[in-house]
Amino acid sequence: MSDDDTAETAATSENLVELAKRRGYFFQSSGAYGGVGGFYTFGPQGAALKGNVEDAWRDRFAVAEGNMEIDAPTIMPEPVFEASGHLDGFDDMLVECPECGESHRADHVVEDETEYEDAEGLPIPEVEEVIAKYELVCPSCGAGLAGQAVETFNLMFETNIGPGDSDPGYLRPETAQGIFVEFPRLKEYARNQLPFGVTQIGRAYRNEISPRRSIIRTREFTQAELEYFIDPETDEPDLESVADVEVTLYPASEQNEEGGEEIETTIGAAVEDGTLDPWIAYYLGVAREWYAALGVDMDRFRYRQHLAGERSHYASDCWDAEAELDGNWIELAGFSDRGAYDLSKHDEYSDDRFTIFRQYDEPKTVERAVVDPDMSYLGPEFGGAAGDVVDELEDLAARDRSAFEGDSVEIDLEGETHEIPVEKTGFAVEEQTEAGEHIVPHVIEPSFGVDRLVYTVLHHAYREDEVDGEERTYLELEPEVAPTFVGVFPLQSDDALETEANEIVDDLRAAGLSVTYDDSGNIGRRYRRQDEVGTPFCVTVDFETIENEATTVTVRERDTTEQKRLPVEDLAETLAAIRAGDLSFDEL
RNA sequence: GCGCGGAUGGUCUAGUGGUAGGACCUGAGCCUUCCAAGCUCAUGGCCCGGGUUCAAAUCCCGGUCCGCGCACCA
Repeated sequence: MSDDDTAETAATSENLVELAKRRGYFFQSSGAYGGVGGFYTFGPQGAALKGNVEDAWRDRFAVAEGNMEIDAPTIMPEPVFEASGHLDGFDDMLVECPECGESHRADHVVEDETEYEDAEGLPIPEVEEVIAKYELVCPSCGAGLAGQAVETFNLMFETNIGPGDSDPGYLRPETAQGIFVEFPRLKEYARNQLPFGVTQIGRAYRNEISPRRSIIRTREFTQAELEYFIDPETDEPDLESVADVEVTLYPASEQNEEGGEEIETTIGAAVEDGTLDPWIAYYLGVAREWYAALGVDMDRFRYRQHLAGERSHYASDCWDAEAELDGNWIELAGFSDRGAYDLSKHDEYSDDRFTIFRQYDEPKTVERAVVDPDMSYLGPEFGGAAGDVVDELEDLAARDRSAFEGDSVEIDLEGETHEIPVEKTGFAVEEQTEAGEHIVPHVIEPSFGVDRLVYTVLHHAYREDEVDGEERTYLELEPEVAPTFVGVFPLQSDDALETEANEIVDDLRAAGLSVTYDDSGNIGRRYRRQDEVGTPFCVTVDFETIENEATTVTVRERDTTEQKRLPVEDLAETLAAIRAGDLSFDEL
């Protein structure tokens, strides 16, 4: 966004939140019942802005990239989250200090002070015992923690699917799992060809201990996520298209360094010198251009690499997009290399295959030890365990074919050793032709927080200036995201002016523009009203409009308050072109 | 969850142990030929629950919510 000579970027959280409440961007939910922490409602302006941001994201990350968009449920059954690792990860153990009142992660306290390495896996009573036995103390004040209750805190919202409580489900903590869990079907839609991408825009839920800073950290929020599935050995991103994009990077190495600094560079150069992984680099480049077009101030924007201890359980590398608000950096998006983690886990835990068949350039011939057991022998011999015996024989053949060299082969079954005549196993070494192999794709994940972006766009757009000696507050929103694109006013109370203005409203709406009509109070008040919600243009019908044959109206531009007279005839067309970015007000 | 500070019309705020006042906004009207002007009128409020008291929006206790710090953010 360009700096204006007169306008100040004067936003603070306080005056932005006040404006948001007063003008209908967002406000706390359920206020009539005292309010509830961490839940916000987007009002008429906010819902429109958010919708425009989502549309812009969809255009860029789904449509323009040729990716598929899906819409999965927000509730999924427990096994999904057992597989994803969230069920283990969400049970944080907290212990509170009796002296200073601070809460600490009980498992961390134990791990730091004892030889236990994975305290998170221990049952609660055992953790309490360990704390008592080792006489562990509060890391903050040193008071003894023995005897203090260890409590779990549940970061996923739990619910029951159907009547009773036999079938637990959870509200998804990220939209991503809705994509991963449907991978076997999605790969069919992609005709089993890598790479392909799947996007989803939707709600996610985390029962945060402490929601903060209005819509920055809530318990229900909207994510826009892309899961891009690649073959890590063969697929490469289109780096050329983003090589020249300038970015501010804050790599882990600089953060660890005393006096480490952010680096100004280009995507191409950062890949060249090894700072960025090519796939993450590609999306950092695309996203930086996209954020700039939406009105995020690029002087207050950077990409920061996660430190090793900061990464999620699934990520091998992660960069965050961050925006500065009130002197704090907040996370707008995360760009993770999730590797094969998610698909491998679902492959393991579910009945379906989460793999893609990669065909070799040339079919390979391999020698393979196989078994073809004689079931008429194994059946009577082992009864119901015969199936397990077969599995064991197959495993054994694959890992140690020498075991079959004698007259009989030994297998272990539930701790007991059994001898089976080799002739009954059907053991053979065969030559097989393999056309390819099943691989687990790797996942590159750009994950955007929509609510935080809406907040940032508003914050970075907030301006105060003076017009004719009067103070003015306005939002310098990009036309693409502004909730209302144009306001239409009759200059003053007058039937003829109002009739003409209403006709113009109809024309503009027919052209697909978001229009508001206002005939109350004097004209200046109406301009200011639209300025404050960020409406880019206002059209005013005056007496010149209705007195002349070639009817014209004034069109006022929000940021400069400059006005131009334009014919009514092609007003809709002209404004639609501006909205689409094909024309600018200066060119009129 | 802990600590500190808050909570008065839609918004911002004044206020006192005797049940509330302003400003802006909003609506109606007058005026008005382009930037929150002026005049008249109107709508609308003490976060919730207990306690003390003749009387609580005010004092006390508990809760909810907000802000900040700690912790948490998979």
